[in-house]
Amino acid sequence: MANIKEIARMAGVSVTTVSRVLNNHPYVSKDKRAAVLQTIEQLNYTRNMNAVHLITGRTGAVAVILPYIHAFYFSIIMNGLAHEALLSQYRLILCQSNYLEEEEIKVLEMLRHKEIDGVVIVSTALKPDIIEEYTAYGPVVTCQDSGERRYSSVYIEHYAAFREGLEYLTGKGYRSIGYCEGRSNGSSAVIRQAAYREFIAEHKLAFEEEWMIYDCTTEEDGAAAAQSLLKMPQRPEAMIITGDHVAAGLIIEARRAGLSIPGDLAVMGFDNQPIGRLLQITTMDNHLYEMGAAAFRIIHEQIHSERPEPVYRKLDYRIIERSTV
Amino acid sequence: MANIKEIARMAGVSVTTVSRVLNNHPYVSKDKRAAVLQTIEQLNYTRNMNAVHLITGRTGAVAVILPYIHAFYFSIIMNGLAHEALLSQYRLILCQSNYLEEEEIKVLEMLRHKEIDGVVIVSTALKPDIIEEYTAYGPVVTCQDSGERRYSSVYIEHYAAFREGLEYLTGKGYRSIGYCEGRSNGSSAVIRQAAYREFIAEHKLAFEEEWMIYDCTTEEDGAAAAQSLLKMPQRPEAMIITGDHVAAGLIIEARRAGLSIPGDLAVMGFDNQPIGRLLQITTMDNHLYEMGAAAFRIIHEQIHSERPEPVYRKLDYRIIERSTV
DNA sequence: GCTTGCTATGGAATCCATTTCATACTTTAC
DNA sequence: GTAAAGTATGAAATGGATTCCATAGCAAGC
Repeated sequence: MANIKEIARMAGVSVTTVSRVLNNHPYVSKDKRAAVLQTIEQLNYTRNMNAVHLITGRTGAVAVILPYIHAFYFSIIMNGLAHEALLSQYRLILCQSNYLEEEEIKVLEMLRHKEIDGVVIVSTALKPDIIEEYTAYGPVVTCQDSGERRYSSVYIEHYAAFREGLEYLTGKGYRSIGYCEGRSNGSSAVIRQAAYREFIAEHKLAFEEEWMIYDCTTEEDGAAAAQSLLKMPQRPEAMIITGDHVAAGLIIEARRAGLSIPGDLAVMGFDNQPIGRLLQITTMDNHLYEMGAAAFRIIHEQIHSERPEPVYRKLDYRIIERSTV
Repeated sequence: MANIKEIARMAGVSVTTVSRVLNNHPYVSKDKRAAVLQTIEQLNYTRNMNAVHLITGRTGAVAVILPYIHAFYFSIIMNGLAHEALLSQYRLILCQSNYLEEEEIKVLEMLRHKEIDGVVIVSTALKPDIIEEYTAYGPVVTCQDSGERRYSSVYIEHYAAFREGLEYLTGKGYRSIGYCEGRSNGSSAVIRQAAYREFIAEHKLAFEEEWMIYDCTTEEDGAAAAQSLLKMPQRPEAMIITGDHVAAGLIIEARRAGLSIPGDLAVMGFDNQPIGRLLQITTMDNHLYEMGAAAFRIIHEQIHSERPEPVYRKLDYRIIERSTV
């Protein structure tokens, strides 16, 4: 395959001039530019981008760390990221970590190896201290609230959002509220648990330990949760559920068992997913697309800034009132 | 940042020896290896992978072209791809094209620029001839049946699979069958339409043009389709629907309107999605995860083979009988 | 004792583009 | 008329690795 040297030789100019043509530098005469372009055409030449990356120290790529893509929550954030990346002519390298620290570190190492210009961490199993070490090699943005670290974050205030959900439910008169959560030890799950317990205590609401149901990540987990509820001697009047698809599973199963929603059981979901719209689930919209988009915009800005300062961007959220509460 | 030359100087060896240590070449004495490793540790050295990519002509990355990731169909294929990529220590570059030819070409150009080692095209708007041009620069695998082209493919026989679905329905006694499809001009959609029309004609089944409903890609499109069905003077006894989430929308809406499924309307879905399992939708499992996994395995093999021959891998499919037919 | 063959090591070429620096010719400005 | 600014061009240094080739010591084989 032809290289820049050969083009230069054939077009009768210097390598520098060819490079100038390739990069649209103004100081090239019309004739020479034309000669170079013709030779390029003739030899079907293109740059070897690896050489460009080597000498410029930039790759035009950003890696994204998330556990798995086949989950609405992550795929929507990814969608926001991808859309902005497209606009900025950046490439995204997708790394499904499955929460394996080893894999996540491997991605951060890519930053050190100069294979990528930045890293967006959508969700991680890594400790903030480890992530911080890598900020020496390039910008990092997380989609989790990590406090004021040496890397940026775009996050939802899970504590406040969850409280607002609970307040909405109590405002509607419900005095006993259950809770379905995903991974029990996830960083946002821990925050929500605290919000839940504190709110219950403050408002002296009814509470049973079994009303907190963990590891609900699929529609079927929601259906299983409904089954558990049906077997309980004391059932809560309302459920708050992180993820509309889980809420959907619970609602469908509960209805199948003859419960009326919200009459016998009120349900509030999270994430404003399409399935939630279909089932008219009252939900907390936490602007996931915007989260991804904002994360990319921040990392893009930081890549192009001389001395990037970490940014901490808080996203807003809002309740979408439909008919399951 | 330190480079290999500096390491060599500090460790008192040649650059070649450092490279040998880095690449685990056997012909390095114990002492020198130790000295090199210690210097590397001391200077916190890592290779600049761009230099490695330049000289080796490999990048260890494969690009994936798909229209959007926030759709079950694509996210599951991506999951299969990602899982295999992880096993092979390969990186995936995700390109959401939104079916913009311009963006898709850009990705193929990356192959020409040597930025990636291969391309997996999950779904595309490009003509096969254009894709074929790029096979000169590296291996390409599609997840569509493109016939015997100069690039590989992993595909489902949509014609046969769809026919089998129709046969299943007629086997159950249904004599009038409607049809919900996604993008009407999608490559697999076109094949299914043919299968549908031909099957109807062959078996002399009842048919109304309005029983073919297009552009059903979301749950809500399914719900809208249910509304259309309800308004029809002549309603089919069964519906065959490409995508369980669309089928779910249709079922939920139809039940809401008082129809009994399958009594008043039988529904057969596609893709074996979680929501389908929850609603007990009879569906056609077309092994999407396996499709992604196989696509990666093929491209990986071709990257490492001297003279890769295109491979055409046909996947099987099977009906999962549940309770909506 | 001499030929092979293996281990160990380094020099130099190679991959391919960008960019700095040096040079020289034109304009423009005062 | 001369200094300053702008245009046009190329040589050479640079980024940072891998790998071919040459050399040499040493053990085994006959």
